[in-house]
Amino acid sequence: MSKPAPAKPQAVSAKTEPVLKSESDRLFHALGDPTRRAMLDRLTHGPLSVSALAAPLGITITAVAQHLQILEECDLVRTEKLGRVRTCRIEMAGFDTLEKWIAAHRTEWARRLDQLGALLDELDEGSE
Amino acid sequence: MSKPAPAKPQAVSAKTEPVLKSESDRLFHALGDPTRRAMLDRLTHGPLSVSALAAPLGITITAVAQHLQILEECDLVRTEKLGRVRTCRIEMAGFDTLEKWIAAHRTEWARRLDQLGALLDELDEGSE
DNA sequence: AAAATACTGAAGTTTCCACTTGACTATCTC
DNA sequence: GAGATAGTCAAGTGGAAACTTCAGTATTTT
Repeated sequence: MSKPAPAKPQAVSAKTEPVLKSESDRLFHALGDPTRRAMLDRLTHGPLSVSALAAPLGITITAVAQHLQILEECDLVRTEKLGRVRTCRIEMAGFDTLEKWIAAHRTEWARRLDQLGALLDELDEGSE
Repeated sequence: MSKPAPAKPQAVSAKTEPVLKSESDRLFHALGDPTRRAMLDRLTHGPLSVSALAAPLGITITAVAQHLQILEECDLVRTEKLGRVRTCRIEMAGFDTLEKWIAAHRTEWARRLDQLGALLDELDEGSE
């Protein structure tokens, strides 16, 4: 039935080439980190400077700045530097993107699963 | 879904290690990997054995089995071993959890942002 | 019974990511 | 201008995660 395709370790190095990440890759990765989610959560209470954001997190300001870059790259946060202070505020755009991704996939997957379910039901009729 | 034919289901050897991460941590982490999302996508077309799942991915069967364990732990996939074949199928439960997380946070964040906006408006009126 | 199939488990390698340190720039306060 | 404040940059560390190899265990086939 199933083709005995040998799952031999084909040493095709798929990692050596420049891997350009998709938008969903970046989004899921960004939201996968608890620290970043905590940052987002605090920002919903109002804009904060980088150091104010860092204060309760127990990590260095540099680490927070790095997190911020990631959050900015997928439009979850917007920042703006005035004088020596960078002000960070939440941005719902990235969040909307995520919701759209999920809605789209959920629909498509549900459709496929329905088709599959119908097919299986037909087969079950005679076998049980 | 359809009823599983109870012939000789073997127990899934899932390590019952202390769960340190939150459910959303695991969910976002699981979905953050492109390989795992590809696996999920293929499973929407129907159940597959581990080796069938591995075939087009260009990685070893062992790696796929490891991914499967992660997907199982957040209820995105359910597997069942009959004889020597482990059959994997998608499970919408984890997906629903994710949607709920997003909906809840979206609402709460929007509420806070509204409050913030109102507060700023008040301050504007008082300081004319 | 022997060989092939379909995993499973343990242990090693490699690669990535969060986080740090320390030096540096820009800006505000005195 | 001197010194403090807010953030930035470059490089490095440690540990987790992805993936591998290889040896072992059931199960099915011949």
